[in-house]
Amino acid sequence: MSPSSRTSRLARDFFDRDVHEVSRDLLGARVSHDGVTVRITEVEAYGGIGDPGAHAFRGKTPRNAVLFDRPGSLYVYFTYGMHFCSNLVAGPHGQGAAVLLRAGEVIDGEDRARERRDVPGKPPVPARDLARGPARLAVTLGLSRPHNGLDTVAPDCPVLVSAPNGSVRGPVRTGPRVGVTGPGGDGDVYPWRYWLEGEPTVSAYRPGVLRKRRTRP
DNA sequence: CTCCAGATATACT
DNA sequence: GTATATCTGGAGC
Repeated sequence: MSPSSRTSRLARDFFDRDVHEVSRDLLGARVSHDGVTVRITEVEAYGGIGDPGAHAFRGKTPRNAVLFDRPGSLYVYFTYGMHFCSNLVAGPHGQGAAVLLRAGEVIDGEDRARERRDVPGKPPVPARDLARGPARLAVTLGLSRPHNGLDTVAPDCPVLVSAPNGSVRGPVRTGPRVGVTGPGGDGDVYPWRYWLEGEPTVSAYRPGVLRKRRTRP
């Protein structure tokens, strides 16, 4: 491993801060699991209780309980009947705030990633798409239900969240949440999405995604 | 690039 | 019982 790519595991203090600070600082960080390492290029902040878009909006439930665990815990949930997405719990502890890992670049273990992402008989997935999107990122890293609740701060945790020592990071961009009003009410948008400018692994925002009513029988 | 159907755990009435 | 969900892959422009 070259000196420039040397990293260290992130500590509890890193995660036990305001979710927006943690979100920003996770850009450029690495997440490794089971032979694959992804460099994070896009995240979203979820403010926990009081954030209408957050799973923790209405407080603690069996499903979202991990969000109320210690900062640095990994919250993996199942959604849309077929996808897993992964979050890292942020501070303050007990508020249910977390950072959704939305996209990244595979920087190690691409072969292993392809074993999980490529479909036999179909053209290989373009490299930039391997971890572009929260559910794709989870597949690429091999994260699913059993990993929910892992404490990534623990030295023996199989999921390693690390950051380069003294490395430079590109410009950080932020975007507002579209179509969701904050707790303050009308028009109170919350800049919740963070990404690294110019990264090909960051997809264009799909605003509003007006979901059609499910097909009626 | 944009549009759209898919398939199911979870939380709420 | 019903509505919703931190989305993706494929089709069509």
